[in-house]
Amino acid sequence: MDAPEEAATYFANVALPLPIPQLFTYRVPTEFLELVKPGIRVIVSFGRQKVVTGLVDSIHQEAPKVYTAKPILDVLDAEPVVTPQQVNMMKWMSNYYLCTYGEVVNAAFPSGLKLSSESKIQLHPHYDWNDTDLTLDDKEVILLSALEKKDSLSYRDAADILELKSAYRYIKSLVQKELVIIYEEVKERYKPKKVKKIRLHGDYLANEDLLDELFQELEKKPKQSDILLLYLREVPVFQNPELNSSGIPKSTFTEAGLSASSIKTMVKNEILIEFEEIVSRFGDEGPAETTEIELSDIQQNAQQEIFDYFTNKSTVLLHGITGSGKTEIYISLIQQALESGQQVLYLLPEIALTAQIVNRLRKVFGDRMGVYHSKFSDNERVEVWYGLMEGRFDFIVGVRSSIFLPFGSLGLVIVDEEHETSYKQYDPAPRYHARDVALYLAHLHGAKTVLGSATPSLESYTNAKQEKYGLVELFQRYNDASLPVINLANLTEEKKRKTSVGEFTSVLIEAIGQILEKKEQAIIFQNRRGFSNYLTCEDCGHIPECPRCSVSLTYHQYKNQLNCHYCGHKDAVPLVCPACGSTKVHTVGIGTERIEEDIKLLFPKARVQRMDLETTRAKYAYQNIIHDFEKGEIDILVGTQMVSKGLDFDKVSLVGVFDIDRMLYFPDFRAYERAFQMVTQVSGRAGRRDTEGRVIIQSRNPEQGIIELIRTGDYHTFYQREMMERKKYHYPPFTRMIHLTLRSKDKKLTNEAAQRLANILKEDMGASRVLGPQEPLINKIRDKFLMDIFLKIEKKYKMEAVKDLIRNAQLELLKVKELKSVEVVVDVDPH
DNA sequence: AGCACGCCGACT
DNA sequence: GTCGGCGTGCTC
Repeated sequence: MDAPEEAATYFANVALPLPIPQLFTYRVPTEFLELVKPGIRVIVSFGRQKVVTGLVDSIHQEAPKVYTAKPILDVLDAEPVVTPQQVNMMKWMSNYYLCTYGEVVNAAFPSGLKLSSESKIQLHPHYDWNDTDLTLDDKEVILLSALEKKDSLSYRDAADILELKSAYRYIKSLVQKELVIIYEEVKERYKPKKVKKIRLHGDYLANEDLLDELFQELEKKPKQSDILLLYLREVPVFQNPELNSSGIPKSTFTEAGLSASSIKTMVKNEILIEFEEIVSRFGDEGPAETTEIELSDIQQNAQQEIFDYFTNKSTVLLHGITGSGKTEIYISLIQQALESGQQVLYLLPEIALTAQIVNRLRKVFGDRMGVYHSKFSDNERVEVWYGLMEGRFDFIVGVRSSIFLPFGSLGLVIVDEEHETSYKQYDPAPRYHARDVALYLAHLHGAKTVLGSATPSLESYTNAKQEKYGLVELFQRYNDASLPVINLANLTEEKKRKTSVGEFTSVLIEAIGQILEKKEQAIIFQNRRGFSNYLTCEDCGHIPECPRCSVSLTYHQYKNQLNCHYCGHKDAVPLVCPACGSTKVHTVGIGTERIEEDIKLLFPKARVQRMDLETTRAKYAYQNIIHDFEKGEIDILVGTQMVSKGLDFDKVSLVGVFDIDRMLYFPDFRAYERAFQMVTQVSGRAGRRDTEGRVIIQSRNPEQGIIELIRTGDYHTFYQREMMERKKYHYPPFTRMIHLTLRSKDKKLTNEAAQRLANILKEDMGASRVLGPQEPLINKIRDKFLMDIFLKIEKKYKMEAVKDLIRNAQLELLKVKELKSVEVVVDVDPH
């Protein structure tokens, strides 16, 4: 028996990967005392049934006063799986982005490192169908017979079988009648990759005569002797007996057409031994091929400037136009950081992380480089995580979420395309910006950061101008490749003169015709997927809308469907107008799918390929399209912003920006900035080395000042102009913004809660800093009504104080009973 | 988040 | 009555 006054009882504060603000206290059983340390994962029971993985935060001896702590059920690690810097960063994030620590932990761990259970039901051990004299409900009978066929059912399965939203009622009844039991099934976690291997039985190694005998024996069994011969050819055990222990993969035999069953027989007869070996999923990368990286004089100078800045600044903004050779500078910087024994993180936006860049880096850095990407499986991600921890990797190339990896001694962070909006996570929490977190991460490690872009965000450029960052600018294209010529095409004018065909100006059509003749390639950029925007009825003006969101449905021709891009709702395309029955239903607006189609009609011989979310869903689809384009098997690539990032093709001599107006009239204060960045980015695809590039921008109203600025691509003028606007309207970078969204199923309650929250905040921080509440353009998503509040806070105002005010205001709102069902979503530094 | 409970309206 | 939906509270 335990004598509490003798042996002290220890408790662990554990973070659970759930959106719950506090840590939870569990008792550390004596047998785990040695093992439980901060940073170790443990298994605990949580709530009625659930079993979850938690992360130990701290150990102490204060017994909780108002409840009895549950014990830790199991310990998963011998060594911490997170570094102290990581914990620091995650806590900073939950504070900065106003979310729970659990939400950060949840986002940080690849799911292979988390495990959680699901409640399932199975038949009671003493269940006997015939023995039941209980009266059973129809639905109970259905569940029982389903369980007789299938061992177990999840709650969801059960509900689906009964065609109900919840089967809990019946499950509970069956449990009471002792016919089924509820148990917790723990979901599979990380699995090491294993390879089946074959080696020769040890007896034959010691004695060559034995082998001769064996061959004689096998004379009548040609299949088996073939196998043996193949093995001896692959592994010359008599010249070098040590080779036998590592054997060869079983697949070597099957690939050579030898039968698996014969191998099995030989294993049974103790001629061969079958065994398993754990192998890395990144086995065959090999070492670096080239180490020398040649920098031009200009690049060399830029690098020197960066170094000079690093003596007294920790961050440098590298502003270099597309094709100015930033990548070589990065590579050189990375090499030097690695040589000094430090780790390096190279962040790229999701869409830019293409095989092209990875291959290039792989050649220089070989298998010390780990890649972290959303299209990698969980198992692969776990291996990158462990690989970094164990030192197999010291260089990580990855997307947004790679800031969460367990760096221990980071020396350099590179944020490429730092202006990219895909660095900002919007849903779910934590709503973080990877560039900004990376800067904090670098600060924690005392590491240096390079932010790179051809079109820096106004925020970063301002920081550089104010000398918070060093600023290095490159305005010359590498290898003296010429800059593309940018022309505007006036669609309104052409429509009037009837020289356009549909939405294609004659300027664009002629240009496409020319490149096809010259056997060059073109990229047509349209930032809208689908076939057209929406359907409309000519007679009554009806536009099919999503039943759950306040948006019109997008028409997709390929699937012949109407889709909601917000909730995924799908509808059939109506043949007649659902409102008035008219047959004059037609499409309005134009998406990538439609452009693809139209080009095929205009140029029947052209090989056209579309690249957008839909055509690149599969793991290698993106790479395949790029590959085909590189090989010249595609003449025209039509795509969304995907086509604008990081692709270098030698034969692209034309880039068409199909509809710039769509980007400019977007109701967002960053619309111009984005349009400028996007056009500059996509223009950079035109013209490399020997080909002269041309860019055509189609607009209905090309006389606007902003379009002329975009045409000239003059960043500095653009920056000045845009900054004036931002200053005038108190937008970032002059202020910091926080976006609050309130949402609930009840429109009136949402409005009321928003009003109250805004009032509290106005009182606390002054009405001028609080905008709204206002109804957003899209005021309903997934049947929930939305209200917006924006906070604009001057830089001098303490953000900590603002965040306290928001937290308090939220608590204040929760005190009002009838408004409790209204959710408040907080987005710090929205994008 | 996800599980359990309890309340309320619809319908045989 | 009882069945199905849904909102609410709680989790060491």
